[in-house]
Amino acid sequence: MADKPLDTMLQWFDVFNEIGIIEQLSRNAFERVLQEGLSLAGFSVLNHFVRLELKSSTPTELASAFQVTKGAMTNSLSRLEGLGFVSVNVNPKDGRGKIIRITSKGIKARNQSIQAITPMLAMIGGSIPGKEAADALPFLKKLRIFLDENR
Amino acid sequence: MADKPLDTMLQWFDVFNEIGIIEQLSRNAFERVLQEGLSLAGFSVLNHFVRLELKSSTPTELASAFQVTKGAMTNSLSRLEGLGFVSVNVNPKDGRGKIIRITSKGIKARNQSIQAITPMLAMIGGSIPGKEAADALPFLKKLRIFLDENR
DNA sequence: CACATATAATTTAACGGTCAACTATATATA
DNA sequence: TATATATAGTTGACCGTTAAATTATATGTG
Repeated sequence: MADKPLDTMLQWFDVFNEIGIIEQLSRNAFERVLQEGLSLAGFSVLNHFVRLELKSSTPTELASAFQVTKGAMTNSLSRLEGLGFVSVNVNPKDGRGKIIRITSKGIKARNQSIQAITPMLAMIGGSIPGKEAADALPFLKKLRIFLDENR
Repeated sequence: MADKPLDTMLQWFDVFNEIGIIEQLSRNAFERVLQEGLSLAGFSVLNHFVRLELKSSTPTELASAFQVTKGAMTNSLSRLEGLGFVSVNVNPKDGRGKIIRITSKGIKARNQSIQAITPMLAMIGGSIPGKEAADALPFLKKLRIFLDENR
């Protein structure tokens, strides 16, 4: 059997196409159940603090953790600060830097968001076996790492 | 062994997180190699016309094909029209509708884009076995369909 | 036929993202 | 110490997206 480079290429196209659509649809689904003012980007930051039990972080660290530019993180953090979900302080040890902390209000908002999201994930889990997700996850991680390392 | 609903939920979280990052990174990688002025959204529309050998389509049809709002498609199409890659005409049979056609310039731009993108896909294919993509694709399709049907 | 309703497309406001230019502060080095 | 370079963060221009309001045209029905 001969190689089929074209087919293989088209297949990768399909993968990115599906991923693009899933990203859009899932972002919308998440944001529909999140409380007023909290976007998926904002929730992700709050969840990051809680999951990793972070006392504090910096805009640069957060931008790197989420693979977005510092400019994007500046925006997300100002919205979160406006909502009272994080505090922003100048780093006393380094005048260039800022120190970001989640507030108790932010922790509450994160927990409430998890509650709001759970039914949706349960629905998905009821329709698609968790094993299939588990099987796909290593591939997704590999693809993400490749794209990250080769950008 | 007891069920682990929390773990399962977190796993779905991971899936959406990886997909979100892949979407960002791959969009940027694609747009870096596309010619000046042509975005991934624009290329996708051109590619859609060529792949399906469409003589014509409408903004609503295209919006539905790409799962975006008509407003989003209005924007994409005006940029493509500005670049001379599609033509836009009022439907003579229905004064509300428009008829979109790809131009010969648009076809050239699409083919050139494919050429530009190929090395990137080849690189990915050189690093991640095509079989893994093939194995993940049904899962991605299933997830996309679920989200589409339940929005 | 007139009016209500449905459909096609556009527009506007808001958000998230990139990239590039910019400001401010640290740090390294000649 | 003075200057060059590196780093942290912000800003502005632009693109793509959604949601909702708006305009224009078709269509169904009493």
